[in-house]
Amino acid sequence: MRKYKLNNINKVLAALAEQNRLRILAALSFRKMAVCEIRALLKLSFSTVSKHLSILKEAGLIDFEKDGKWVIYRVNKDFPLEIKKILNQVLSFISEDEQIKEDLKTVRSLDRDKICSITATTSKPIITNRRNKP
Amino acid sequence: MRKYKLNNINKVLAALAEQNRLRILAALSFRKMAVCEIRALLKLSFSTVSKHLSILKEAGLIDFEKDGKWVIYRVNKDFPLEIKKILNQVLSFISEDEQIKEDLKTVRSLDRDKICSITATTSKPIITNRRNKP
DNA sequence: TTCTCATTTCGCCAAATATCGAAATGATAT
DNA sequence: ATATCATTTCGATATTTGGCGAAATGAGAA
Repeated sequence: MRKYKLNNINKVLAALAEQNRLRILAALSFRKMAVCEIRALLKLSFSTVSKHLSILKEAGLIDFEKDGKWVIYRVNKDFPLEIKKILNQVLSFISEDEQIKEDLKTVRSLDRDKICSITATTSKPIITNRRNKP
Repeated sequence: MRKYKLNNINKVLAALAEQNRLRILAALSFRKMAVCEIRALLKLSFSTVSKHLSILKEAGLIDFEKDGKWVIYRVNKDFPLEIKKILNQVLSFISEDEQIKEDLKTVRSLDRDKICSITATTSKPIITNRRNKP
């Protein structure tokens, strides 16, 4: 337990240090979303989105609820105040980013039933992406 | 310039998402230090320490001044308020970590002239490290 | 100018990470 | 009980990253 605090914050910072995960957090801070919606937003494969979600969840930043056949992810409201402050600071900083603004518009217009039924029969991403470059 | 903000914060978060770099920042937030002192603190090779410092510098978190033959790194006081808030939040969070507390004691007792002259003839680390495990 | 020596850069390796497609899972609806 | 289908897990691959030692750099001292 020697490095508890350092490890703890490190997990959170590592989870935050990836653009697609920041996009997910920004979107979820606007409203809770099903995995298939997040996938439609990011245009990544289900497996990749699922991995990102598990990293965010392990860091304690998000959790989920079930709704019928969907798993709905949402920002975890119940974690240490210090972490919450960092998250809010990061979110407020990126809220002015063009990509994030565009994402929010997209999220507003996403129709869960349509999005998920169109693409549900394949695990392929809508567009094939390689890793994001800075 | 489309992703400016996102990239910007991403660089900062990536710089913060590593334990040795957090230790460096915590130490530098206590006092400015020469590279050889930081190396003595972390017990890593010069080349590794130098790499970490350049990552922190690229992210805008630290800068340096020259003092005779030494390069003295210090926390950059002159960067956006939002980033400063995040950094301070992170630093205050880890300030309770045992490793960080121990580091601060070490920093207090480090004698720049002694530390640097003892080890200056070799680029070897004091102890050989593999990557930190969480 | 030349020597010294703190620091950086380079080239390499091993470990970690982001991504994919395919297969497994598991819960709802039939 | 079975079929469906959203999600997760697995295995593979490419890229990135942290680490080292050795060589290059560059600034102060002689």
